[in-house]
Amino acid sequence: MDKHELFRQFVVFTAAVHQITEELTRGMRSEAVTQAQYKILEYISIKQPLTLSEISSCMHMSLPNTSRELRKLTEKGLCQKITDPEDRRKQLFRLSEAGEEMMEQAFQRIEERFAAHMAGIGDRELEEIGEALKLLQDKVFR
Amino acid sequence: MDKHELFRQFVVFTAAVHQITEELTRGMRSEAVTQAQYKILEYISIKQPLTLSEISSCMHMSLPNTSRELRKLTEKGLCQKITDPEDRRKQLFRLSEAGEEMMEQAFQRIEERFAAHMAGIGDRELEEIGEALKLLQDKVFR
DNA sequence: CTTTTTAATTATCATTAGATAACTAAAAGG
DNA sequence: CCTTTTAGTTATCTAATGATAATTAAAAAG
Repeated sequence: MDKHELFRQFVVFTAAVHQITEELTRGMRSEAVTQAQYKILEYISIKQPLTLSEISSCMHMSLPNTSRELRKLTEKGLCQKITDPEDRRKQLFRLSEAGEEMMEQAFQRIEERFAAHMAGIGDRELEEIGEALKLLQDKVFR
Repeated sequence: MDKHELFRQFVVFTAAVHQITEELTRGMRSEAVTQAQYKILEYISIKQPLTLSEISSCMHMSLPNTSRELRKLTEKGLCQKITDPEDRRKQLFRLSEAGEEMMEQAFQRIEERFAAHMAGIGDRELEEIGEALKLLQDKVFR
């Protein structure tokens, strides 16, 4: 197993990961939000609150465009904007209650699909899968 | 390790995979093609030739839009269209020589980044990584 | 205190991508 | 043959995304 061979395997693997996550998440996004907006919600939901600059830089989206999308999400009642009391230039964003609820529901439905996808996998195998995920996370996808 | 716990781990893992592949491929796409067009080229390059319908269905893109993008790629000299002699309704697409060259270069530069990312990983670990990729590919990302 | 820098907003424009209707041509079915 | 189905094309419209310039307000630096 040289690095070149591993790269080939890596390419096939990542393609498969994209494919499966695409299948698991297809159509999950409510019609109320666009793809880009959903990605932002997903990102915020993991680590809240975040400043506009942080969201912009992590999502690789320009500050003006990020501001626009967050404004739309706030108008839709899915996000809340709070001015940082420490530095009043900074605007912190977090999910609103409606936003939390929406993301939780989406997540739950994705988990159901995941469970269906993993049906018939035994305990021993689940253990092995967990180990493999951990290994790759540590050594490759870090 | 129950299924719920595994799902949480799965979510974190797939997010990391997306992040890393995004970093490895960022800016690789020539300015001559859009994101969607690059995805099509990437897909064709793996399995050629493909009919328009096949590309459309695999990329989850409507037939008219797929036709438009393939026309643009053909106009740019990156693809070739061949009418299937068995069934003259079908249009087969493959990369042109210029297309092959472009994708090969992109791939090579991605591999360089990958090598840099994996620098300092020993042979024993490479072996383990290969095993883990294989396991996950078989049991999860299939 | 004035100047500079940082964080975000607003406005505007161009490009990309998605959706739909109408159409053409070849193949398949009867 | 004639009709229906399949495969793809063309045209058109809308919405989403990306890029840039100009502006505002607060904080930091001098």
